[in-house]
Amino acid sequence: MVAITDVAALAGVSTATVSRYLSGQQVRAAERIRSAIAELDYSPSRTARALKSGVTYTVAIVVPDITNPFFASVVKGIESMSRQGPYHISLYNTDEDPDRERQVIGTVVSQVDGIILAPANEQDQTPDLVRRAGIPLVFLDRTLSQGDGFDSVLVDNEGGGAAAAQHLLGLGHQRIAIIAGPLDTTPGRQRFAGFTAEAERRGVTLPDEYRRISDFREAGGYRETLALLALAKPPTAVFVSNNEMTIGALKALNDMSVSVPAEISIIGFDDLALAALLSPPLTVIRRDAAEQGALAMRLLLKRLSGVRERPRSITLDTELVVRGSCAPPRDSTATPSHEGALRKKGRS
Amino acid sequence: MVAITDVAALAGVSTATVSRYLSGQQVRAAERIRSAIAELDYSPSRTARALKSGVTYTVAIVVPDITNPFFASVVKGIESMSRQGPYHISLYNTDEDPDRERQVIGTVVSQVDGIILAPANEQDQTPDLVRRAGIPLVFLDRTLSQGDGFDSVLVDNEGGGAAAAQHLLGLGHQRIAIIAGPLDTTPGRQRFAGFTAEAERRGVTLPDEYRRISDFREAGGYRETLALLALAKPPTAVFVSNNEMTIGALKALNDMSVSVPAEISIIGFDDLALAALLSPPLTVIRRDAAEQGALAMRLLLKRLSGVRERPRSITLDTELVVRGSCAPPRDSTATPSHEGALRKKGRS
DNA sequence: CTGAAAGCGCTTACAG
DNA sequence: CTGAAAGCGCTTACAG
Repeated sequence: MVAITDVAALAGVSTATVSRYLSGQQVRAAERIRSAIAELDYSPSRTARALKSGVTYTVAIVVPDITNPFFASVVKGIESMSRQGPYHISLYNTDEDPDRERQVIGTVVSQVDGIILAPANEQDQTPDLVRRAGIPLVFLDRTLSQGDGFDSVLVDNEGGGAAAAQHLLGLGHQRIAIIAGPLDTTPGRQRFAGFTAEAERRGVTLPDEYRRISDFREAGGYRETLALLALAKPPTAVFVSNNEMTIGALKALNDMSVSVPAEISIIGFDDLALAALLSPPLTVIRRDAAEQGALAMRLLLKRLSGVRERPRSITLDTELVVRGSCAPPRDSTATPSHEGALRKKGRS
Repeated sequence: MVAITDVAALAGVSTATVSRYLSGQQVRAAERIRSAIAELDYSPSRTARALKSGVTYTVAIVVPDITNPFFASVVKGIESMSRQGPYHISLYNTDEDPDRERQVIGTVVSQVDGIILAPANEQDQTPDLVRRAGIPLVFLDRTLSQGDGFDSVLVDNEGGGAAAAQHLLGLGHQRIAIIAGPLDTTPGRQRFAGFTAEAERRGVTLPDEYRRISDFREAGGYRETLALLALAKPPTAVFVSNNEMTIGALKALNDMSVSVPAEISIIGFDDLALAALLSPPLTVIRRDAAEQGALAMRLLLKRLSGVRERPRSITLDTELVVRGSCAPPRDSTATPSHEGALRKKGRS
């Protein structure tokens, strides 16, 4: 390994001067140093720098589930933005487990310059650890009840939930249900709130059995959909509040031979690669995951560059993508608004 | 930050003794050191260790596209296996770009203990860099022409390609096409070879216009499918050799209102979350991505623990998952084998 | 602008 | 088994 002493020797200066050159200061022997570095193919040791100055040039990304396409896209966005700076990315997958998360944050907090975190739930005590360590943290997609003092990049979950409710109510549905994520997560809570509040505003109160609180996982979506179908009065439409649960819900409907949208309408949160190819194509609330990741990284880079402004919270918009999985309820006597007519039937 | 000197002082021993205790050696003051560590909540600085002994406890994962669900699952498998050891994961996304890959490997090679790499193509010169650095590397899913001397975890691509050909030929298809990945990647080359060789063996030679070499991306699959459909004599069945291209192919068939499997049969490589919910459900060649990642990490951990055996290459099996997207050709006069009858129609 | 020197937190021969 | 000491590759006051 070639070290700074080698460069200094070749250039005929002290290591201090080489170090200064490296940090962009004016030095007399700049040209000699430059060529020495080139000749030796020298690159400074990140480790030594880290030990001396506490800067590790590493950023930790902590997500609940990397196989969820949303988080995969988020990570891609973060990774591509990270090339703007000298930072490397350490990836941690918590499997939605708060214990694992605490453990990760605990070990990572002294070994990275910053953290991007999508916490497993809102009760986590991680901010204390991070605050004590004095490094910047950006919340991604999810915050904590005590998350004040940190940047965050969220999504207008309430707006998305409300848009889903509006769409279904606009088609004439009265018996609308929600399969929500855990209410102790930001998106679980907010999508639930947005959906039910909008329904309420339009005079529809969801009965308790139409409010299914699940776990953001495929199996949960499957289970809750079966439960809804087993009701004496099943809903005529359902909003499933994340992609994994939507897959489970679709499988349940498929297994029970319930036809969509004739017997039940379904709208998901987060788009899926094949959503447009399903029969019928799946109507969803969409947002830009890669952009969300890139923005989080940008906020973090700004903090890392030393900016000391007050914490910022960015909220991205959602978008209703009307495809074919929602239609007026079969036994509807109400006149559906025009909105529901925007359907495109898919085949493959 | 609490350092080893603090622990030594509190325990009344030298830092050398604490260091020995930490590395599992017998020391007299073990109990005093243990409680000092507990009281101070001490954890050794990875950075200082790295500088002193060259061990970084970091492993680099370099993949072409983290948003490809295959690689997302691979990374999950690696991550969960990494908890077996003290290693952290640095993630790099190359976007299938050999230049970016070379750059990543170049900077990473002196800063990590080992590398898991899925190279962008087989001509890469990265092994030289890595060999010079003397750190272990495990090829994942893809190797290099000059990849000798390194461990690898691959998949029986030829077997998978052959199984696809067998399935289609067994149904009575003669006009079978392939949309392959780049022939300078391991899976691109091997799936192509396995498919065409098996067809050949059964007396079917693919004409040039049925051999479409593409790029493993959705747009490529879309484009090549359109090209196949535009032929004077389009194929009656097509094998699409990765998941992203399969999505593109399905979109093209959908857009052109070509009905599957009546007008054309399609079989993909790699399963998709919604594959079983399509109409018809998609027949695919499947393999276990998370397992592949976990195995790669296990091989790497073994090398990192100092094992010096000769390089190992593990090849995982593939599995034909028959769903509903393949059927005998419409104008077939041949008697299809029983194989093609295993169909299950899906709805949603 | 420059160099000598100290020091970041560890590990490891070396001598006892 | 143990401690004093050197050193990993840098950065940064300090003095010139």
